[in-house]
Amino acid sequence: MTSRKMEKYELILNAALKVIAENGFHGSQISKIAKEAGVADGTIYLYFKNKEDILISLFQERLGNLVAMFHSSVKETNSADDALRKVCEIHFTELENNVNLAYVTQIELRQSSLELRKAIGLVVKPYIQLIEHIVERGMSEGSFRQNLDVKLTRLLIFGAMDEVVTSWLISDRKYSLSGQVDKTVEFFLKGLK
Amino acid sequence: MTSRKMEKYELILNAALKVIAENGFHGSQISKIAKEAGVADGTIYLYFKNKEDILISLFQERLGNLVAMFHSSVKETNSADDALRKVCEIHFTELENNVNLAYVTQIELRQSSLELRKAIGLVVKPYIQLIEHIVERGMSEGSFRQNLDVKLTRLLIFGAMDEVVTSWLISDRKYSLSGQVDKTVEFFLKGLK
Amino acid sequence: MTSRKMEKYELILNAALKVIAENGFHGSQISKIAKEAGVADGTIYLYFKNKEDILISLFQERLGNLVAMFHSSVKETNSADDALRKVCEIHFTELENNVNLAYVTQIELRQSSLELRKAIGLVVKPYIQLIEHIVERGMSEGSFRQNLDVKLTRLLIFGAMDEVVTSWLISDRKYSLSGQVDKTVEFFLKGLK
Amino acid sequence: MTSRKMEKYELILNAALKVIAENGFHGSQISKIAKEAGVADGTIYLYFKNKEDILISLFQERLGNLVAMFHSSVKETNSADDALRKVCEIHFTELENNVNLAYVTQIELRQSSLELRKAIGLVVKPYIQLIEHIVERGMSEGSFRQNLDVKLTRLLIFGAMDEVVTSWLISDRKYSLSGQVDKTVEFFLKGLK
DNA sequence: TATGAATGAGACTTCATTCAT
DNA sequence: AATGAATGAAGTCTCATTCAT
Repeated sequence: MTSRKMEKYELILNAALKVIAENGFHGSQISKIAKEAGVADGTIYLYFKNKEDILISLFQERLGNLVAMFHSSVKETNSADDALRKVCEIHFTELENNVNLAYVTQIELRQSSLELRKAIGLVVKPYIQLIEHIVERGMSEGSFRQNLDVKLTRLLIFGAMDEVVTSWLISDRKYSLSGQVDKTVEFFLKGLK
Repeated sequence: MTSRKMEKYELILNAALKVIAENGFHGSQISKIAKEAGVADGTIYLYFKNKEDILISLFQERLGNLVAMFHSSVKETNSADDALRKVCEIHFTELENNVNLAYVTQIELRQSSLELRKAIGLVVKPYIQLIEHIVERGMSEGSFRQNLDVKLTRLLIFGAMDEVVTSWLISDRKYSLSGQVDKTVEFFLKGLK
Repeated sequence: MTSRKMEKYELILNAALKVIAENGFHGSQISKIAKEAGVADGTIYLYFKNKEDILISLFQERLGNLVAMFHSSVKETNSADDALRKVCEIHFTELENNVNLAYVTQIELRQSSLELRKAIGLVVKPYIQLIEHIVERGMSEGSFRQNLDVKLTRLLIFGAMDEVVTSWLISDRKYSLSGQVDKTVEFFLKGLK
Repeated sequence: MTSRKMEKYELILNAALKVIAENGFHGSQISKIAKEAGVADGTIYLYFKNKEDILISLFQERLGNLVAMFHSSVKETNSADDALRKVCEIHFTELENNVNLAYVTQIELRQSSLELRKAIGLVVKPYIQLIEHIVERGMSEGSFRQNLDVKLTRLLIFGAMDEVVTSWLISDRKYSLSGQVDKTVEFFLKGLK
């Protein structure tokens, strides 16, 4: 894609994020996204195959960035404990700082078609694998229990964090999400040892 | 409601469960549910206000039963440890034995309108509160840490279990869900102590 | 019909009049009329062929009475002038005293099917013919112009009165309808002479 | 609206007029109107908010024109007598020349929802006011009686003409409507003097 | 005579996508 | 590359009427 193409591509994704956050998944028609982006309806289809493609791309672009951030941050940690804390910290902090993104990914995009949710799964998978690697790292470092089931444990950790974020959003963010990191990580680490 | 009325009411709910499990949320038209139930389309509306009402009722009836089962089982336990184990056991076992219900509640009904998801929230809330009570019980019994944040902890536990079920479904149930109880509870109990 | 049959027949017609007056033509379902009458939906069909038949019967019974009243009153008049005044007086007074009937016949039943409106026409026709006879009587008595077109004139007179009633209803009956008799008749009589 | 937009707007209104005249109000589905107009069903909704909006627009466009015609014609008259004659002449002649319009407005659209009838009232009101002004003009010119009730009189005149048109339509237009002008106006003028 | 649960046809409207300009 | 007018499929719900009891 040329730089010019990229610009409009990003323009549309930003518009989609805003429109979905403001109107909900079912209230977000292509025409609304086009209007917000300042382009014609038809133009959308020069950059995206169909509506679903916009949503998948939104997920991939925005959460893909997040996953990359997770990876580079984890690399700089000295222990599995630190790594897990770092992951939880980024997870909560980033979503707290990007409420629209949090809202769209946690609440709105979950009410989409099987197709889309499969694509979402592909984006989330590397993140879950990252958590898995941390668990393995902890086990090989000797800081985590040796009898952990890594496949199960990664789900417990991811599911727990995911629910905390969703609950925070539904509660209208009356409290600090990043303020939950310490207690969450403490629960995980004790569970892992 | 008379017994006769109840019969047809249940008939329709059962049909809805089957149809949604087989066709997905978006592929489940009223006409399909009516056909499966062996009644006319209009008959549905003698028992349910609208389509959404069927789904809400499905959730309330079926998961409401589950929550009742949780409550009575928890009462018979001797410790918070036992109670938590019991909850996880029922959660995993019941959904493993009711795959259609699991599939519909974990996967299909989540892609529904805000209205429906609010109603779902009302059904899930008592369950989350039950978990909260167990955490409090453990703290007052002295078997759990005193520095637990009960509101956060209940989310961590519920979210973790919820994710395990969803993941099991998406993996096409290649392994035993109830087989995850011991390791899951071990993770929780260590985290709680 | 037996007397017992008549009772329920009248019961249903009264209920229909009330329900239509309160809920409008489109808001008056058979079930509502049945409820108001205190009978089962199906019972309605023992006394009336279908919904339209209720409305037609309502018109025939209630306005038929009115037309009979017109006839007997007109017989007792001494001149065409008196007869016309009597007709207008009854027309306005009776509808003023039966607002529900006025409302249903002037406003609600006009938004019905062609079939029903034809039946209504049959009920109204004798009334229009009565007016026609009065015009003829006036011409033969020598009190009305000899160049009157009786077919046209009867329409002018009926249409004018009909509009006054409808307008009075739409204005929420802020003024007296019977108070319009004198001025209305004066307009007619001058027009006829 | 651009000229191109106007074209299709008119196209749909014309189609609606024809379809309603041929099939009656209740037999006029959107799909039928779209087919007659040679557009897709959905296209209708680019030009009209909903089905009712088509009917209201039909009334406003077509009868609005008529009212404008009344106004400009009345301005050119020399006396209230002439003005009233002109109004009746246009009323009868125009509807005689636009049978579809007459049929739809006199017969079909009267069986519509309260909403629509309110909108119709708004279109008819200026016409009734025009008649009122003529009555006032005649009184101030000294050619009409001084004891006329203008509010009542305008209704008598409008109602009378309205009934003549409706009756003419129901009689299957076996006679000339415009042929009734002279006798109708004579009746009015005598009644007014 | 009476009931009322069950029936099932029927239509408006939305909105993702296309394509002529 | 961009437009935006046009498309047309698809599904929920109502309610007059029936009929087994």
